[in-house]
Amino acid sequence: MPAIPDISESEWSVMEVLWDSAPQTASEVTKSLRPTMNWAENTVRTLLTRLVEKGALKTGENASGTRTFTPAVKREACVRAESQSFLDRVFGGAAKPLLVHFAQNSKLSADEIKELKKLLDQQLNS
Amino acid sequence: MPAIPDISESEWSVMEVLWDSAPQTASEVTKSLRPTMNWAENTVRTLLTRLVEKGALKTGENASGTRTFTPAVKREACVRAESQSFLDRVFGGAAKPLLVHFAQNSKLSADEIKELKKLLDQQLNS
DNA sequence: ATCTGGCAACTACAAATGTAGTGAACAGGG
DNA sequence: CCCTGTTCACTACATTTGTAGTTGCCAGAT
Repeated sequence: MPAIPDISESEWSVMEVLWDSAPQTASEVTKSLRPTMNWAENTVRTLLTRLVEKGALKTGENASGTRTFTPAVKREACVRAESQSFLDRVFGGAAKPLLVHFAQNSKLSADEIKELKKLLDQQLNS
Repeated sequence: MPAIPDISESEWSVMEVLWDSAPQTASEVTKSLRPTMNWAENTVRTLLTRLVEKGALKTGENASGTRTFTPAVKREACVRAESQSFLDRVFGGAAKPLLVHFAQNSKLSADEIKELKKLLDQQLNS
């Protein structure tokens, strides 16, 4: 596995689009982002280029010869990396306080709570 | 309340020291950090100054007239802000997937799991 | 009165980030 | 065949962050 590159906040939005559907050309990505981030196409292109340099994306070509972008790292792996760094930074690496924090500060539905409890039970018996 | 300022990773270490015990002078903070981060005193001073500019710290004076630093924002509030931004960025604002992620990827002790379950139960009846 | 060590205030400077603009090149419409 | 819009590859530039160095000043030790 390639080491997970550091992905900045803006870059993360770009990755999301591509994790959602790939490959896409620069202008497709721009269009996908348009509703949320109102970025100039060149801004998106810059982010794409940087992500390629970082090894987070690889490029290809579509039928009409236009360059396309595809994630080179799995979303799950990036989430794990980001999560770990967040856990360390803000909660000193202790997962329980983090879980307590989010369990308390989020309005979870009864169903979600049940699912989480079930998940915790599985952890117990393993 | 002052809006919570953006606190970078290095700055966060400094804040931790002061949340832990305040007020402290610049050299005291440096000493407290010495074991973990091996920063030059000037580095710490720069971070302190930036944190004051950002409104995260306020200054005072100790008995001998040396400048001291004290948090101007509560740790809890900063944790909340950071957590929210992390939640939005990495989990698209959805708390459940985040909780699932950390519940699965952390090695929690049986006790911790029980505590969490209890906490979730309380959420259910409220 | 002088030297010295600590503290404060500035200044430095490269890398990363956010956010584009410019110019060249190519391809399809007229 | 030429203009025009799309794509690409560079360049731009202010901020933020990480990590100090430099200099001036003051108070206490000699």
